[in-house]
Amino acid sequence: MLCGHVDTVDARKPLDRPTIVDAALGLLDEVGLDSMSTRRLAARLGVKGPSLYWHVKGIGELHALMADVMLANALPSSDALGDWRTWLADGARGYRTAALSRRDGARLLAGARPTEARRVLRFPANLRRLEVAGFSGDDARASFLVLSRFAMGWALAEQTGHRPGHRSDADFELGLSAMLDGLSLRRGLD
Amino acid sequence: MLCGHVDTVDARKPLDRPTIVDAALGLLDEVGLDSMSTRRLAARLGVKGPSLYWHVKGIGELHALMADVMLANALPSSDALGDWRTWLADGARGYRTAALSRRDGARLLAGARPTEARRVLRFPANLRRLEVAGFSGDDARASFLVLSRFAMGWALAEQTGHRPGHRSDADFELGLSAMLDGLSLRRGLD
DNA sequence: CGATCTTCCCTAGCAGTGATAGGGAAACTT
DNA sequence: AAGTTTCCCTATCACTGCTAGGGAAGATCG
Repeated sequence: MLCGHVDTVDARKPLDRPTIVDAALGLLDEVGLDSMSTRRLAARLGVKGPSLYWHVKGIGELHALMADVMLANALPSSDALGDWRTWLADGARGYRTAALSRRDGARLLAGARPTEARRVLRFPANLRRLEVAGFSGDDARASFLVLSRFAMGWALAEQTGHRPGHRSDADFELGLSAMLDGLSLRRGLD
Repeated sequence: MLCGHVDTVDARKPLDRPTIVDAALGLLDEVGLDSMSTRRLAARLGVKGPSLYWHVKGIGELHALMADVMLANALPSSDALGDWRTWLADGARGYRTAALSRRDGARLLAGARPTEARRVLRFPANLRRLEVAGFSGDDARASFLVLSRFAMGWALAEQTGHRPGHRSDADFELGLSAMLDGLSLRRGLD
């Protein structure tokens, strides 16, 4: 009876995907994308490596889930207030800030294979919002691609390049407004 | 004397960096970036893995050298003919076609750390070319960044996404001309 | 109750990665 | 002839994503 207490069974709940993805994003910020391995992530969850494969198909799916979480709520909904210009601009800003919100986030977003949830073009309401503003269907679709890819390319260079980049925000906004100026010239064309 | 001939000694020249980089680009096209390992590259060069490390510091430097070769001659020189618009547009097209010229080329260009040879902004002639066209110094610098990052982001999404992408060329050109239209509005501002 | 079935984590191991240490043969230099 | 530099080798390390297969809990059912 020297050891009267029972070993407090850890009574740990089983893992689920949300907590895994959450821990993965925390680990990403700590060690960076290249050093984020399944084993390290498992260790942070108090678990042994291969257990993750019960919850997640592989590291590709994990990256996709992380990208989904990063992008969630970063993009304005198709019925947000404001004119088409600020709506598109907020979308581009959302992409950029989502990418910059985590260490190596841009590389993650660029590399993760797109989930259905992330294919903005699937939602016709988005296109229609631009069409009622005077864009042709092709121009509307292209405008989405142009802005999102500009934002991603910007964030990626910003985060990859090791230079401090003094005027990054201002330069991004300059490019963004230039882009929108150019697009607004096309309303009604084609 | 049955075998009268000497074993033709292979008399192989020692490797050098250009042939290594060349073989690496060929291997990249064959197996893709994720499957391009130092050992595979060495095997293709008739050599055993660690020998590459005598010529190249590591896989990071190798990637940087590959990126340099891909970008060489892809960008117009600062004294090319034509007005600033087509000159900037050709620069952006050069980035894109350079990235698309190899399998996973966009990911490579995006990930490889920039060499001194690749820092276009280092060449004041490039900036001056835009300044004589009416851009302020800040606008000229930002225009470079905007266009190059747009092109890289475009190529990356184009090459990463698995969708065929019907109108990719047309959409890129649309974004490019919109961008340039918007930039041309800024000439003389600031 | 007991038997089965599902859930969830484990150990062991595979094939492959980038990278280093140190050896050795050839070739050039003195 | 002796020494030095060049260039590739073997052996190995720590690590990666991932799979096979085992086993202990808990839920479910007869």
